[in-house]
Amino acid sequence: MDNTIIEAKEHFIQGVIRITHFWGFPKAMGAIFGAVYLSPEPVTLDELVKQIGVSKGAVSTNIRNLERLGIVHKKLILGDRKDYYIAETDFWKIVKGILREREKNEFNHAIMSVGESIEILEENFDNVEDLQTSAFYKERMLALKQFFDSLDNLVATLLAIDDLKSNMLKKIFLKKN
Amino acid sequence: MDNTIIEAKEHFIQGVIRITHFWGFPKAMGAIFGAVYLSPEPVTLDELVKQIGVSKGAVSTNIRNLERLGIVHKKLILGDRKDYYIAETDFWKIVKGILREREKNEFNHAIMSVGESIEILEENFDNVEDLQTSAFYKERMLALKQFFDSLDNLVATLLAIDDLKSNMLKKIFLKKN
DNA sequence: TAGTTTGTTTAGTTTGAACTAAACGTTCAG
DNA sequence: CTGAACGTTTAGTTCAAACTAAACAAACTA
Repeated sequence: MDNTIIEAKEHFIQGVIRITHFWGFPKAMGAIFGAVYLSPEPVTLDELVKQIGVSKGAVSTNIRNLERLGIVHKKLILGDRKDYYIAETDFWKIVKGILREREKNEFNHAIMSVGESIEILEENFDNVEDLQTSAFYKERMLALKQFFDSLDNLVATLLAIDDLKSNMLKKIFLKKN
Repeated sequence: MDNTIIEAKEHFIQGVIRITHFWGFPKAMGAIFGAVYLSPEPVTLDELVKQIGVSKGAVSTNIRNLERLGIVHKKLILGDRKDYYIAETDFWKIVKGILREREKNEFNHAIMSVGESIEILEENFDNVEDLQTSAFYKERMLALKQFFDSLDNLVATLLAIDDLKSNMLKKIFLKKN
């Protein structure tokens, strides 16, 4: 391959690695996505191992996570036991996928956790000596809970709008997205 | 203090720690914010050391970052050499602060990085042998750049709207936010 | 059936961020 | 000026997450 093309590719992938790392994802994950994204043809696991020089195990686990988030897609070819991967090119969809995942996991936990803290105060309301502090805590906790609920709503709305939009388009154009 | 209040506080702080950690911030940072947020009075550094049991150095560095992001505020009291801290209670403002920070740092770097990759391809356009691959790379890189630009715009708009709103409110109600 | 080719899992290692302990610099009081 | 009370910085340590190497499992081939 041309040196220019190789250089451009590597510089690009370095950039992707940096972003993904910054947002708390493993560096290898970024490298893998970069490589898949810049591949004109579907890529295999071993191809990725060769291209970016990390172990097979690392590619296996990372690409599984990428797929779970909808950032890459598996493409199976008949009569071929290899898994081929292609990149999702709709970045808003990628963002949506990540939001949905985080929503599902940590976000609800956070909301619950705050709710539980409030409950602890409420359940033992009678036994509390320091009423003023108790009231203050409850007020602050409720404020945070309210914020979480708003955020939750916001994200849910964004996801819903997007789904709705894509469903409408499907109906209108009779076309898969 | 009541056991109930202590329990509620600790449960709450555990929740905050988990969220902050999940979003890629140090755990101590979450604990510190939690403690400041649940304090009816401004808190000192040494008070935090005592309350959450991390070293003075850790509290010092973490609270500095919290302040930089606008998540807590320093409050100086006349004739007292201690620094007192209070929590920002407007969570949308907190989000705004974090967005602004990330915007400033990594986000622009990412946009630039992709731009540079495209430039590498364009500058050496004449020397490139594999025109098809070059064109494909350019297309994909441009697509990502476009997405980043949109995102950049979106964030900038959100920040601007919020500033505008708060300025308008200030003018209308002659009240500090 | 044994032997390949593939992806996954596991045990152990590496790495880097976040922490601790302690030295340090300032500022103030006496 | 000396010592105490602060917050900050630094050198070194800890720990969890991510990686490697290699064993493994599954699916096909001959």
